[in-house]
Amino acid sequence: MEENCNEKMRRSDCAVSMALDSVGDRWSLLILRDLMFTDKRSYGELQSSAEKIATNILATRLVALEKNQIIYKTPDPTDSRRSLYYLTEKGIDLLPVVTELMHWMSKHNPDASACTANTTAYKKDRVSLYKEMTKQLKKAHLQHGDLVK
Amino acid sequence: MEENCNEKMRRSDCAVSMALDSVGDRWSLLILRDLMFTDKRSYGELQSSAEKIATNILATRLVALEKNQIIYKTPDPTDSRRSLYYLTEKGIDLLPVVTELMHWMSKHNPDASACTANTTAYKKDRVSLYKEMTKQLKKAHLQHGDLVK
DNA sequence: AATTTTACTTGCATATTGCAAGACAAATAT
DNA sequence: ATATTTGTCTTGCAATATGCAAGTAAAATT
Repeated sequence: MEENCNEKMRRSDCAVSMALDSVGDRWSLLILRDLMFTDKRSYGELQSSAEKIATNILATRLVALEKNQIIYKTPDPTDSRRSLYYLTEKGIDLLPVVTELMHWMSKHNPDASACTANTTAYKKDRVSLYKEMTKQLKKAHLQHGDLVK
Repeated sequence: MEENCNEKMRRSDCAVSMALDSVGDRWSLLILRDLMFTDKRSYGELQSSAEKIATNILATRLVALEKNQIIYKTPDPTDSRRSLYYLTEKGIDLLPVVTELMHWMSKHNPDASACTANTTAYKKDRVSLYKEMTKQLKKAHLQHGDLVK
């Protein structure tokens, strides 16, 4: 009904601030982490992650991420109850942000579990790592033709 | 009084999740942005940024960031009412995260205003840019001897 | 036809954020 | 010396966001 109150106000024109308006909440980057580093694609799979996101929050975050064109959704061809969520190119471009967060925590807290496979490559040449992983993500996520540019 | 309820629960051991437990709120990374890219160091200066952070939120975020050893505070030697906030090495290490957020938004929304000086250097060789900026930040922030290791 | 699975929605409790005002010590002005 | 201003926060309360439990509805499975 009240369809016009959903506009989230932009706090400033600063790029960092605007980025955080899109993904600077408690959950969005965790959803993106799963789409980047696991093969979880459906609602139920995303809900099953270790952090136990509440179902209503997952729903609202997915809508917001889709609205911001960071992810898109398509019906699962093998089960029409399901939707599958994929990263757009814009979403894939957040890979360095998620990766830098991971390595920051990994460096400063030994308890943190990170993708150890990446750690070596990251330390050696992170830009090459990003390029390679981006290539892989594009294979996995951008196969839906005209849905994404 | 109730001093023991302040523990924020860790949602999981995932490095990304733990990083977001520290800086994944609506404001922390904006405060860090100011400490990284401007010479704002006092409470009042940080409050004066474009996003107009509420004074109580600024206070609680500064306490949390200090507790997590991302920033530290010292009394201003020229005005004993003032405290000055500085980045620790751990805080400086978040530079790539903030920078990647900035360039991501900058790439995907032309309205976003970014440090244009950095954009060129970033595109050319971001790792060198990080190294150089880290060096500069250490000059500006780690001059307080034994306060930080 | 009945049951189960999947993707949500709804209602309500709790936590976080936002806004305005106030407190208090130190600096400055008179 | 006294009064005013400045700077760093606190406090109270409203608005929003999150967390939890239960419920709905359609498609798949039995």
